[in-house]
Amino acid sequence: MVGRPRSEVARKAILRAALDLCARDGYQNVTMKGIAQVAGSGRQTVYRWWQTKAQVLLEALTDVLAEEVPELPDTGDARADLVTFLEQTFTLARGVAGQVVVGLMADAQSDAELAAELRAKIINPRRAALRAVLARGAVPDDVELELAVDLVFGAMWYRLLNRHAEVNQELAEEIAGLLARIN
Amino acid sequence: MVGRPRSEVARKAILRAALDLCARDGYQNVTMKGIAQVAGSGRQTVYRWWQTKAQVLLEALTDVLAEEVPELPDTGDARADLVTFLEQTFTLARGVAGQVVVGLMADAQSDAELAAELRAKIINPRRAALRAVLARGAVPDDVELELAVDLVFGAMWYRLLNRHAEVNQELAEEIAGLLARIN
Amino acid sequence: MVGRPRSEVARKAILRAALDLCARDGYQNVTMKGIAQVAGSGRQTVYRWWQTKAQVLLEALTDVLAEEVPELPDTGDARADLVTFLEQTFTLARGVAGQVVVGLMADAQSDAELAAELRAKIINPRRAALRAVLARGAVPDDVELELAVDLVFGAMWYRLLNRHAEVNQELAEEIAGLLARIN
Amino acid sequence: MVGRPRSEVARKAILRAALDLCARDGYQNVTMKGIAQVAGSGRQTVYRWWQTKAQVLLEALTDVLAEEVPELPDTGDARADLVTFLEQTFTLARGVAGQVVVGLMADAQSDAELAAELRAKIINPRRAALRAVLARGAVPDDVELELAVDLVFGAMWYRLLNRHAEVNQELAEEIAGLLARIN
DNA sequence: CATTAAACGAGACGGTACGTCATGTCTTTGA
DNA sequence: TCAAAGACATGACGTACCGTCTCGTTTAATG
Repeated sequence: MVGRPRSEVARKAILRAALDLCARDGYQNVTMKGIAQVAGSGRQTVYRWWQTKAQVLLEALTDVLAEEVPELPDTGDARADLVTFLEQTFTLARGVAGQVVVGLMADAQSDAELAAELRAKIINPRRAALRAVLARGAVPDDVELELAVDLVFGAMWYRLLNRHAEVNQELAEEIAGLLARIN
Repeated sequence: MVGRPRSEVARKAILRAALDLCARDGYQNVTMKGIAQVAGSGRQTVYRWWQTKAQVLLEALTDVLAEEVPELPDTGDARADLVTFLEQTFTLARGVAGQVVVGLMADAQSDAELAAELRAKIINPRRAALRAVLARGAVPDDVELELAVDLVFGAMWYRLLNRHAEVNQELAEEIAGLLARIN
Repeated sequence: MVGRPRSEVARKAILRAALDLCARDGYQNVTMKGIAQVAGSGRQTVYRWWQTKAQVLLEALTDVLAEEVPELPDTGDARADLVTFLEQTFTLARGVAGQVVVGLMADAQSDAELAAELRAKIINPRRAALRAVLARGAVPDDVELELAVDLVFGAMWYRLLNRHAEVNQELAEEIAGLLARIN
Repeated sequence: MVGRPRSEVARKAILRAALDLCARDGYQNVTMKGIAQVAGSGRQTVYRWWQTKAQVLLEALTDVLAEEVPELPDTGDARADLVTFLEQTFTLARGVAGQVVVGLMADAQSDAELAAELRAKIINPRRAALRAVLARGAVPDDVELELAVDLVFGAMWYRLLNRHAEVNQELAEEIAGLLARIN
């Protein structure tokens, strides 16, 4: 026998509520209780499918990215493609997705399981994408791509976290320009 | 009457306890209650001088760095100096100081005041130091130094947070090598 | 059309489970969820036929008593008959039936409907039986029988609840002895 | 060092709230959460001093009885004293105290510790008092007093629980009358 | 027989009380 | 007047059971 099937309505409402609360109150101030309340669902329904608010937001983020992440640009101009890719990434990072992923990264510092999931579902795919773009000629062939990825996304993360500067098109162009100067 | 003066003993015990707990349980699991308990002080004594655990740990970190941060290397060999500087920085980052600063950065995402203090007391001094080292010839003169700093420290932060790779001497050398290839 | 008829198997399993759980965990710790689980039935099947665990246990108790309650003794010796009747009653009260009826009485304190059903199905029939036994000469004719019933069953209930003394043959004989001294 | 002393205000408010809620909603519907809320105290403050609502109400009841229980009557007329004593007892039993003690007795069925406390603090003192009154001549000297106490208070408890008749002066007089007929 | 409608098991749903924990404030005694 | 101790009001935590609601699966009486 099967029992009542999971309510897709409730699932969507919970993910939606989690994102809304994150946008409204900031990641740290989101609570499981608040998510359930705003979603109009019972607390147990949230806990039945996710262990922590981080799990909820990770799934919410995954869903959002699945919809919003664009195709890799491939115009033949390596440098222009890199700028396009970065600006697309930065646009996402400036929105709720950025807030969520920064919060998740913060929580992941004290939750190894979350850290692994975050890397597997969010971080590594983006790293692979950047690596692919870089490999098309944005840096010389003999440059260690992992290092280049660390430098480029590192700069983005650093600015997202520390907020000492914007993560915008200007940054994308400066990075592409500097990488192009490597001989 | 002037009252009883602030107890330096209590202050030290609290900062020490905060660092110990951070090393033992991780930043997120440190609590004000726990700090007071381990320090053998009253809860109110902690709150009298600091508002949050972040403030406590920020002061503890500041004290630690004041003791442990070495002089800027200046041997005349710009690239070697950069490697030395980075390795010194990375060594600190791999220890408790790294754990603390990552936790503080996480908390700072939802606490603007803490973010400002963190930048002023910890982040910006290190940025200035790296900038100084870079300015001695590790990169061409016309490279925007702020960008270079973002890329270098960004890579460090990215690895500290995401833990996909070590923050060690190899990284220092790879970074210095890549910067040296910019023409 | 009539649909599937009620399953007698499920009904028996549920009443059995309710009694077993009451014996194992005590009345207060019995839950509807637990009853359904132990009975191997769905929760809705329990709720379809009974509103509360009290209703379930009341029916279970009624079934048990229907099987186990013996005939009224009638040997001609009024005092001996009273002792026999009391000892039969006390034996039931010392078993699961006692535990159940005490629990039901407790619940009935905050459930008037249950209280009425409990009186109608369990309490009053036993009162009538005791009254009949007493009326055969165990007390003088001019003694108010309702009062005598209250005193005798009251003592039983008091001991069942408060557990300051056993509800056993000795009690039966002492009661009969004292009633016999009323002139 | 000693710390902040227990707040007598909070203690009184909690006991008061427990009694009020018991009177308003019935014993079974009283919750720890509700008590704290009505008392205007924190939930932890209740749990700090009492483990269960039964403990709270037991202490509340003890306090009430300490104030309201009158002296034992001793006029020289044994039967009149018994009636007076019973009517005083019944008056208490008809009020909130009766509701509380019945609820406590119900809970005590599944909580041995509570049962012991209830006997020690409430039940046994009243038994001793009734015994003293009976010993002054309300029953013949050779009647087993424990049994007489069981019959008299048993009748009261039976009526309190089962509500098939009032617990009033008429009952007091009938009981005294019947006891007087024992030869 | 095939139809059909209600009972069945399973289990998810929105609620709510549970007992615990950390928060930041307060109120004592003692130094 | 500060320090320790610890009680205070508050509110989130994760769990348990409540009573209701879907599901897909029996199971008999009816057409």
